[in-house]
Amino acid sequence: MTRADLGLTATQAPRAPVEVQKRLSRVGLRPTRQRMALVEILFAKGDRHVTAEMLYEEATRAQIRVSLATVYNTLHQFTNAGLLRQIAVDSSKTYFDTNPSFHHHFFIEDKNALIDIPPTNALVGAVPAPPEDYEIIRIDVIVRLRKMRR
Amino acid sequence: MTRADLGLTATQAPRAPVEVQKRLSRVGLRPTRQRMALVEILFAKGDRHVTAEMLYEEATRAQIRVSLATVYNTLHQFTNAGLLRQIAVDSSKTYFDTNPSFHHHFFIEDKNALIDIPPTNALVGAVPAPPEDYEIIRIDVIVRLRKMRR
DNA sequence: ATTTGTGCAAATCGTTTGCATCTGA
DNA sequence: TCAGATGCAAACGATTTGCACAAAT
Repeated sequence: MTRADLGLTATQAPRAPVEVQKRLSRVGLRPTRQRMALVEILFAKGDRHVTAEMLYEEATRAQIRVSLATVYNTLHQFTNAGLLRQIAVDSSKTYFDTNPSFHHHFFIEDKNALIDIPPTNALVGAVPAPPEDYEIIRIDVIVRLRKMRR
Repeated sequence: MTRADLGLTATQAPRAPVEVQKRLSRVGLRPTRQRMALVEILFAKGDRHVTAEMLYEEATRAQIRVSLATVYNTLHQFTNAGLLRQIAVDSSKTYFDTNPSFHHHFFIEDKNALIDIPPTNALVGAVPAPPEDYEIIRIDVIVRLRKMRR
């Protein structure tokens, strides 16, 4: 299941509610009130990097009645459906990227902020051969940053 | 504070207890019974990737009386001293690498195992310019692997 | 003697789970 | 109707913390 299957390109947000509804059904997820609302929030304003807590608070602020447990469920379902990508920056919070296509990240340590690195920057060079009988699922690159002290 | 400051090269294990003792003092850590023992375990058999729990169990098995809290403390102190490097693979356990020099990792997802990628493999190509006023602390690369289904 | 480290248990925090209730097809 | 989704609270697991006691300088 890929994002393309949903008829979405990397930076394209779903349009009318009816469209969102169809797309959710297509990946086998019922277009419930909560899921529709979360899709709107996640994909309305371009690429984002959110935690469950962030999304939950944003939904709540937007008058959407949804539980934190459902936010967690939904984030994982969307990830499995290829709509989101999970990013491991440290061992505390888990971040979800609304752009699941191949690209890497800057991580600003003192602000806990993730920034996309444009895929034009050919960061990854020669990929080493994996051990026998193993195949590469994904390559994660995180460039950790610190504010320059001058 | 670097590993070199301690008189250790990447793959060199500390030798006699007296040596270990001096090295700990040099980085401002008192050579206590627990810390000495943990140094022995960590650096005795080449490069390793351990979690706090793993190190705690190994120490316990080796008849070393140490608490889990002290293992956590020690791992962080050693990391700050440049003896270890922290690796973020997912949002559950934190791994510590006994080789803090520049290199990357394979991560076998279904076994939760980390493997060093030899630094000879020039994985990282062009590094993108960080945003204004930020400098690069470190670049983490994790190549995620799955057992090949044939 | 003073500072620093250790151990234990309790506290924290992100995340998951069990289960009763609700909702969409 | 009824499988699937949601919400709540409890459970969980890794990590941290507070504090009394012990050990190192």
